[in-house]
Amino acid sequence: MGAGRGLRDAVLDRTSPVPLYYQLAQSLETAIRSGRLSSGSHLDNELELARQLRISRPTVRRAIAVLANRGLVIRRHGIGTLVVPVKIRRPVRLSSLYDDLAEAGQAPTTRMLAFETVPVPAEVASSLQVSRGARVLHFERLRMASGQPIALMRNFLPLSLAEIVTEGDLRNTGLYRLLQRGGIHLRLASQSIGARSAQPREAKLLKVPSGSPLLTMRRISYDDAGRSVEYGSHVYPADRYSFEMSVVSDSTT
Amino acid sequence: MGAGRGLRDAVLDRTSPVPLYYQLAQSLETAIRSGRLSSGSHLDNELELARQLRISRPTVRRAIAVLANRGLVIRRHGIGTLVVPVKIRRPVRLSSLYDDLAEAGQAPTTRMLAFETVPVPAEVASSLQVSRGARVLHFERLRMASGQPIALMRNFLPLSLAEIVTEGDLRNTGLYRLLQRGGIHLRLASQSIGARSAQPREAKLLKVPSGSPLLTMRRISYDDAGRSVEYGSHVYPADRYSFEMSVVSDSTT
DNA sequence: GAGGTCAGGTTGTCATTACAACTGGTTTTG
DNA sequence: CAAAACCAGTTGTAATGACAACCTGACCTC
Repeated sequence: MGAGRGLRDAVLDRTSPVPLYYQLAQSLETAIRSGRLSSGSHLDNELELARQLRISRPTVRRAIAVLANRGLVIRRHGIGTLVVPVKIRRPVRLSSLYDDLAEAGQAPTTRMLAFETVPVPAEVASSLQVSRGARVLHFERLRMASGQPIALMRNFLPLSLAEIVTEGDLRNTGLYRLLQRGGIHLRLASQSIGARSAQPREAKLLKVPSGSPLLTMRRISYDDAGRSVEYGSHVYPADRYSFEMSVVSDSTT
Repeated sequence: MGAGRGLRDAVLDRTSPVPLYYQLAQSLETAIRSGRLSSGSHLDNELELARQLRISRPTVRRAIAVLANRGLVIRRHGIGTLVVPVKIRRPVRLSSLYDDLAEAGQAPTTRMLAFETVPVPAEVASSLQVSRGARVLHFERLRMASGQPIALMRNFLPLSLAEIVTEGDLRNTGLYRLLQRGGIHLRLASQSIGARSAQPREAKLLKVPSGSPLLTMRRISYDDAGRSVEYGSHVYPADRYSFEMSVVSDSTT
């Protein structure tokens, strides 16, 4: 069955600097999320899509590959491309908690607990690729949403970023947005998620009983050029926070 | 600088059923992991690689795209492709704990606590896409590694898989391997990672103090065809377990 | 010396073409 | 009637060609 009707409207703009394959991927994604392409239905086949949109099949394939990598569709050799059923769809994005909350309409606020330069702690030095004894930027923030504390975040950054990341800016926006504005393009992060009991200070700040379970995340972020940009060690009250992610097995293309 | 010397040996086998781009991706990956391609160095440029290996540039690009998606290399427009520094490299694979442990030489063992069919619990029904009131396969396992309990795993599966997943098999191998052997190809999972305190029964089984922090994971897995295959609800002692993952920002290609 | 300009090299995008491999249903065959 | 063979439809792999966009470093100008 042809499920691609709503797409002929999705005109592709050949003059736009946005690549055609990406324009198509986005219009397919909105079609899926809006329900115009219903769960489990077939996409039109690749040749048909190419014909309809007057683009080549490789371009169509590349657009579909983007969706497949995000887990929105599943390709089946000899069968076709299917829209993934129900409403999974939760990427572990390389994004900031601040933006995620703002997007969800939660009006996040930030309380600065520390902002200083310190000698780099041992376990941070190797991660940040700075020499031992060097000084780094350190700050600690308490993130609130809807009046409730939701995260206690400690970060270490190379001193070279001190111009981009200032105390005032951090009060009003997320770290990742600041970095982006400063021309730092994050590309990769490695993170570790664990749990432990709240220490007294953490418990008090997060307004949970001492000893109650916390989610912990340690993250090291790298930019375009492979430089390490940030070391973060964050804790979240377990009853107010969890990590959602979808995992796709290698589909390559 | 040309860092692709070790690759001319990496002969590509055109008669193999393994795609050329994938053969190349793998030989590049081993070259990187073995250190033959050192951190931060440039890969030979795409045209050069294509010439050396007698394949087309799109095929080279596709191979590099695989590595970029895994976060092993970073492409920079106008610059080249760089090998990612240091030793991050930890995918959240769609794999089983059993295999991961076995791979790490931990000799995992499994203790079956339950294996039965039960009426499907409400919150499982919607996830597994079975009608309410239907019966499903349910089992609970305690996974040990090096003599210590490391995970308490509760799973629900559609009854149709009862032939593939038997009690005896589960004692000796992981669920995912069983499914694969049964012709089920997992493609996608959505999971949620959180934390909470250990209940008395959990604490006893996992040999931790009651009330101590546990990592929790809830996972729903889907196969090729988009059918939901498994609902899993697992808990891990926080001091013996954590999730490692690397996150790559959309690099599309 | 500081700044702008330009050229060369690199990855990014896209079209076109061809064939291989897989799936599911239909037809043929035993 | 059942099993095998075939066929149409679909995605997978690969080559070739062309041009655009981008970055760096060298050169030139002021």
